[in-house]
Amino acid sequence: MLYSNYMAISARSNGVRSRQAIIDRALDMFGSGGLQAATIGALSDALGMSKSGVFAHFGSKDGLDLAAIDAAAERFARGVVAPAGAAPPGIARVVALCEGFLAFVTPAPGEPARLPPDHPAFGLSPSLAAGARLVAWRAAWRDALLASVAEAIADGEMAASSDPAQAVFELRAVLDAAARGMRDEPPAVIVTRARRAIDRALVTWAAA
Amino acid sequence: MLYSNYMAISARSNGVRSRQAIIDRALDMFGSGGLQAATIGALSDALGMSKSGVFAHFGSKDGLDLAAIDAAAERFARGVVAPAGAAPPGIARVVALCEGFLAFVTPAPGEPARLPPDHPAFGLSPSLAAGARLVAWRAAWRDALLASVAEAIADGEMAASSDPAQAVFELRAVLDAAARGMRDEPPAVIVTRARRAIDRALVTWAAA
DNA sequence: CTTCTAAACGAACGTTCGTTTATATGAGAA
DNA sequence: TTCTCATATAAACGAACGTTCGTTTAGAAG
Repeated sequence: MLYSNYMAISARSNGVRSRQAIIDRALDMFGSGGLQAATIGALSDALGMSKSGVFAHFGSKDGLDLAAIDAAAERFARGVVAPAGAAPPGIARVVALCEGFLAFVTPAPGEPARLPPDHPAFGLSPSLAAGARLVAWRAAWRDALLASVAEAIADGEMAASSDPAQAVFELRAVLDAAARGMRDEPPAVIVTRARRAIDRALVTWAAA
Repeated sequence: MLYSNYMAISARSNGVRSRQAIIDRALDMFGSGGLQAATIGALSDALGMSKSGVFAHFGSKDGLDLAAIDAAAERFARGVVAPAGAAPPGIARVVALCEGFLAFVTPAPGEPARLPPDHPAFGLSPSLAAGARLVAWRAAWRDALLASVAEAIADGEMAASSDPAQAVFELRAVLDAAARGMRDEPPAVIVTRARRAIDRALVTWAAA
């Protein structure tokens, strides 16, 4: 009851709501400090609740990390991969995935940055379980890109001589560099650079 | 992770030798677990000496981190940047820098991987001092690439319309992706992909 | 042999982490 | 009302961290 006037979580609020609030806050902390920064004590302080209260929702720090990573992956799937599925197969869908990625990692004014699969905050996760989730997430993202490139080749929009794996390697290189560069340079500059790099690559691979 | 093939520190060995052995081992641990993994206790265990013995060489954990980062930066400068200076200015030097980088991050059989400036192990450093060193290291590396590209443009080997900053962005994107990809795929595959990406980029930028 | 000194040791310190236990509170069902 | 379960709390725990301190060791210098 100590902080009752300022509590983000009311004393007897809905449990699932508290859980979501904790996960959201944890993801914010991941962004600036990595997995290890989102400490249970720091989270409880930020949310105005007790350590054990936060802890009880997940049973372990590993559980919290997994829940947060899963939440990030679901946001990414919902905000990037799924919308791109509405674009017509071919280069348009490849571009939609890339543009979705760039929009996703561009921090909205006032809001903290959202985390893509290869964000350095996930650098080398101390937990085996968390590491496995990250590997799965990255694989899903790579496969989504790979499928879109394969479609573009099958449709004849990209040269049949193109190596899909090579294309995905280069696209991911640019996108990850963009996500990383957001810290050092204005997002608009980074997005422009990434777009130019992707355009140049796509032109090179375009069917004759 | 086995570190047993390293020499233990004998009770009365030379002091500077011990210091170097500690730094080497710390860099190995950085590679698989980040800065936080190279704990003083873990280092002392791995080296068969006491925590305080390790500690005394650096005065603080921060001092150890700084010494290790500086050692990594110096290896990088000696193994990548300096040799490229022997290549003739122009595209040859750009290529030399990229090839040097790829060789540097390719793990030699039996030996642990060496760390480039943007290695995820340096993800988000907890210490302010260590973070500053990393920023400086990354800036030095970017500037070396930038200077080589500017030379290539000045020499007329790259199109005058090329944007050096854009070129450096793309080169670093590929090189960092290669360094990161070494964990998941055979180094030979990654190096081939990186070379193809760089070649394609250089051809695009070549003067007409 | 004695003296000095760098190097490493070993035992503690305070802090913070994740975790456990036992307890209180409130909302809804009976 | 009373019972019950989900929710949150306070207090403590062991382990690991970086750090400090006094002591011991082994070679160098005299």
